[in-house]
Amino acid sequence: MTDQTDLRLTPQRMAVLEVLRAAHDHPTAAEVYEQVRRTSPRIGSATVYRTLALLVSTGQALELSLGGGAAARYDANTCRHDHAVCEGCGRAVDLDHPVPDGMMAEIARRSGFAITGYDLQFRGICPDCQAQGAGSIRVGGPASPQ
Amino acid sequence: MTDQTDLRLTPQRMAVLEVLRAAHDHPTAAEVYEQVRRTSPRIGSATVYRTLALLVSTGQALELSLGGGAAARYDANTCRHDHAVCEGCGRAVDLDHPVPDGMMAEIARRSGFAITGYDLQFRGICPDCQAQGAGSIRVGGPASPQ
DNA sequence: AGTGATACTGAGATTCGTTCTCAAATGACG
DNA sequence: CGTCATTTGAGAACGAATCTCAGTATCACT
Ligand SMILES: [Zn+2]
Ligand SMILES: [Zn+2]
Ligand SMILES: [Zn+2]
Ligand SMILES: [Zn+2]
Repeated sequence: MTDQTDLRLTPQRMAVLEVLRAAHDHPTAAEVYEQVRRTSPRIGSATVYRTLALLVSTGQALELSLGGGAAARYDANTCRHDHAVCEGCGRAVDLDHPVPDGMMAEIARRSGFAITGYDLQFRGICPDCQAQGAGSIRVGGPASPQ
Repeated sequence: MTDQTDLRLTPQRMAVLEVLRAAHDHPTAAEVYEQVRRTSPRIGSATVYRTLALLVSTGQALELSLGGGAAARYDANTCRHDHAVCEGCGRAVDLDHPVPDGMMAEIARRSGFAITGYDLQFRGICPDCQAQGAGSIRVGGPASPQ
């Protein structure tokens, strides 16, 4: 778990961070790996997974679990924001929405929890999928669990 | 995906539903399996997984993805409700909270999505874990991913 | 440069939750 | 009963994520 000791900024880590920063579509670890490979063909998947975990633990990326058995997705946009997930194509778009203030305090009071944060995602059908698959959802069917 | 045809209420399915109804702690599929085994030792895990998926698809149970790489959890309480998940012990407690009305409409308007629902979970430390692990979280460390 | 300590990498094996496969069992109904 | 569709269970297969470990890179100090 890499203590708070050294922490080197290696070419591999830079490559991963670069790819993640460039991607605005909440890629999975596998997708990041795929992409990083194009510029660093010798990188291993373990390194990508390790680096993503490192970025998350140092607050430079967010890990999203967008429901279902879907793989975790990563987001270089570390400002608090929520997502709308399309049940047709699996895409997730960012939402910038005012969070009901006082809600967390209320939850904390009622549950006795020390609330540290929350995750909110909306489910629905994106405009694209509404347009084409008017009747039959999940035509091209990504978004499928494992 | 089991058309809308027959759909039998077999002893196995009854057993799974019974266990899920009796459990109020959002068990994972593996935990349901474990439990069902006590009364139906010959049941297979595939049947449990299939039945849980069936219950979810017929609206008799909810499937929760409480973040991280944790396994899916199931909930026989199908009334809309949210959860507070303890980052110490992994437990999830039910929350009955008034959902900010008009929020979904607003999200729908801004994103163009046809919103069908949402998932909201709060993260925090439960009263128990606050009491004992005052300083060091995740001592006994369940809640760990796969 | 040389030396040792420490951090990092990558290939492949491993883990583990979940789904798939398919032959056998079950149940509905005439 | 006989037929036919559904369901079951054992085990194989799958896939995401993690672990192992020998080899490599980088650092600190000489
Ligand atoms: Zn879509
Ligand atoms: Zn985002
Ligand atoms: Zn706890
Ligand atoms: Zn619940």
